[in-house]
Amino acid sequence: MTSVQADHSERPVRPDKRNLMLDAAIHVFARTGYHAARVSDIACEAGIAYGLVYHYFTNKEEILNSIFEERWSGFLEAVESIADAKTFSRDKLEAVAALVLNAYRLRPEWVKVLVLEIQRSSRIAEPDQMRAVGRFFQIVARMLREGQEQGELRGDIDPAVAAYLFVGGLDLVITASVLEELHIEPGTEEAYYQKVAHSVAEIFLNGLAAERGTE
Amino acid sequence: MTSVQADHSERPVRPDKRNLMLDAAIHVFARTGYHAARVSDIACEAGIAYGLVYHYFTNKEEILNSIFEERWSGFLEAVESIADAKTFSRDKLEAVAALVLNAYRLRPEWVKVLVLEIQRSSRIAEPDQMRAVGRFFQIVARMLREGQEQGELRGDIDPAVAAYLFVGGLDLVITASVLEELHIEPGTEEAYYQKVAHSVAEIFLNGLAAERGTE
Amino acid sequence: MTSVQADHSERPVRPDKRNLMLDAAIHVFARTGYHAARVSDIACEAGIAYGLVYHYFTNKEEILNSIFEERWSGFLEAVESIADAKTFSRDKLEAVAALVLNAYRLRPEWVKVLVLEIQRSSRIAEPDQMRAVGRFFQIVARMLREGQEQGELRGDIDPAVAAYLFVGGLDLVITASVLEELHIEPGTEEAYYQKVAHSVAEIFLNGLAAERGTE
Amino acid sequence: MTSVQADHSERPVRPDKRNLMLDAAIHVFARTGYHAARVSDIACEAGIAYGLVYHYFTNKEEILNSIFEERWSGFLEAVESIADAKTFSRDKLEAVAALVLNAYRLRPEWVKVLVLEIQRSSRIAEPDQMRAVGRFFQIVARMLREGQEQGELRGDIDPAVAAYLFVGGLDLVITASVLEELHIEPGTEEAYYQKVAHSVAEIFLNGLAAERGTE
DNA sequence: GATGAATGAGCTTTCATTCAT
DNA sequence: AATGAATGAAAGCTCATTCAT
Repeated sequence: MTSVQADHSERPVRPDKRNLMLDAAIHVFARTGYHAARVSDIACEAGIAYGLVYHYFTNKEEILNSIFEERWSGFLEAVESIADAKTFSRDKLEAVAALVLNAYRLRPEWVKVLVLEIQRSSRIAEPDQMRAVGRFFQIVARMLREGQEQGELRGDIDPAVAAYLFVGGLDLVITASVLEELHIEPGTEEAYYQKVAHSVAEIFLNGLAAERGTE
Repeated sequence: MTSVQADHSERPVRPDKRNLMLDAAIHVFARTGYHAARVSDIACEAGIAYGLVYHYFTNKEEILNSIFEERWSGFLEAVESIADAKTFSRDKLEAVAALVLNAYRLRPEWVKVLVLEIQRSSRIAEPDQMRAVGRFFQIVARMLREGQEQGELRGDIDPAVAAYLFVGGLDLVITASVLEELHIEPGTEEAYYQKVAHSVAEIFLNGLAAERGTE
Repeated sequence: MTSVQADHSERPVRPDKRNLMLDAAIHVFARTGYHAARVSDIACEAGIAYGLVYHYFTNKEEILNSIFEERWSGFLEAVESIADAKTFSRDKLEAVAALVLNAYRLRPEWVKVLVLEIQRSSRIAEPDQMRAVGRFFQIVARMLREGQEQGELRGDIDPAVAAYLFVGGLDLVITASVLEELHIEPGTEEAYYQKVAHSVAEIFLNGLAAERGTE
Repeated sequence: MTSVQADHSERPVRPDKRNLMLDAAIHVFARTGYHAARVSDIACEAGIAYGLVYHYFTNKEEILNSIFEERWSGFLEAVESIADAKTFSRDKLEAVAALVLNAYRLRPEWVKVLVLEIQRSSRIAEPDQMRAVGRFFQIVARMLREGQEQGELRGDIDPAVAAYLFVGGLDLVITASVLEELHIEPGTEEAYYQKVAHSVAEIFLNGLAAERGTE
């Protein structure tokens, strides 16, 4: 999902300082939130002097933007490749749901920041990361529109609204996980999220209604 | 949507400074976000002296808590009365969706704060307002579970997950509105949100799949 | 030592509000110190609205000044009557020491404020209460000078210096009591202070040297 | 009088900002008192940005504590070496009196703060500086007790009480100087204080009584 | 007299950012 | 590149004092 540049120094492989700081920032933002996070916290987490932060980023805000841009991009590519695949819409929906939920399972910090700081940061500096987040919506919306065009999905629903519903629904399921509102048996996360991904796709495809044939 | 103190209307019953400040805080929080909002901004917006804020609230955080507690409760009651009604689950779902979307249409500032500051504040001071927000989930989850028990909704989906999906989906639709990602023709908001509410209920009930009978 | 004007209202004898507040202020200043004491604390202790304070005093500082002037005066008169008595200097010294120590025993709060706020307040608003405190020194100094003139006390010591030594010594003995550095058996305070008064007079009269005759 | 960091003298060893601030704080506290002193005053006096204060001290109170701890210790050592000397008690008493009075003459600001803020601060954060101030008493008390044991001082006086008297007496003589109640001819301070030190020792040793042999 | 809501200057403290080394 | 001392704007909060009732 992301590229960690191996650097070429003499001692043990060491991701370059910039990425070190980005990862540190993710941890800190995830722990305390963007606003409460101090630049010195990030530097401390990264094990560097905090003055050095300003060699790599012009200010604190740019750190957040960089997280969105650089960490989000790998994820977006994965979503796009799902959307472009030659499979049924239902499989695509389930795959995207699974991708999102697994991303959380594997990199909870990243997703915490992405999820919990999205709206907030969208006010801080919309253009940059909203472009990134917005692209996720757009991909999903396009995926749904294509499903409609191919006759797999009903055409009487605005794909934009459906996309927001889908993404928002996933978002809140993850938020609930982040906030530990959903009580998941430790060790069973993978199976749990797979089942949830299936449920999500199922709901979005076939709905909650009990008997669809006769309704 | 909500109870609101029967105020400002009949007589110039002093709209009681506390509520004045709460409303001012809602505006300011909606405009700049909780963290970026200065106490002086709130005082200024309310047209009162800065120090007076601290006669009514012990600190800035308590203002946010009070907003959640006092403005959220009327909404919750409305949701509960929908959940308790003797109608079909699909009507309830549509009614809740319409309630939420209309709340936004009528009191966008309130909902902005509720929506945009929920996760953030959930980290600031969980117990109080998460209790309020959490109750919304619980009502919806209960509503869905009862739908399952009555055979109206399929029983193979975890109602908690479905509730998060539903609430989260609505949340993001509103967020999109708030952030003006959905471009709504001015003057047509009411009709638009009604249609969206219908779409939401439709998706959650019958899904996006094109031909359900033959699937 | 002080005048409590009985007022003429219909209900139970009630010291007039002014004295009520002065006493309340003494308690609060003794407990928290002048600077840390809030006007509202004093009002609260007196059981009145804090706005009322400003009907009786122009500001917080005047409260302190009034305490010094009004509570200190009775004490000064007592000191003066000792100084003017037709007894030996040594008896006068012991009597003053006993007066001071007993004042503390009987009205520790008053003395706490007088003692602990003297220097501090002397910087706040010298003229008023330094006049009062200064008068104490002056009386003692005069008393010592008269002792010298009558040949009871040695003439080679500056009476002003001796007066400061005497008053300062008493001051610190009381301070030590206030701060509970001297551990006095409860119930024995009266006897203890009497003994201390005697010691003080003894030291000032005859000194600490073991054998004076042969020195 | 005191150790003081061997500073400012030989080379321009950077007088280390911390001590710069401590000295500035002493001046400001001496001028306006601890409570009235603003952190910005201290920073201004030290010629630094006030934010820097918080790099070296966690808050204003810690500055005062540090003054007591770091500036007081040299003085205490000097007192202790006097107490431990193999001389007569009367010489020790006079030496301590001279030390205290000279300390004031040479470093009036230090002593002003020590003297004028002692009681006040003892309520702010007792443990730390009271330990320091208390040690002064204890040394004097021990000195007097040893004098009693060696038969140089009379044994019928509680050494603790005598120590308080002695220290308190000196304290007030200095306070009087600080407050300029004793009018000392400029240029004659050294002689003056030497004479006062002698008087103090004389009073404490032999008392004020005129004819001791026949009394 | 009596109340306490209202005012706002002023304080301590924080922390993003700069800069000399 | 790297450090962390230095800066100072800005914020939250306190509380003496005023004032309408």
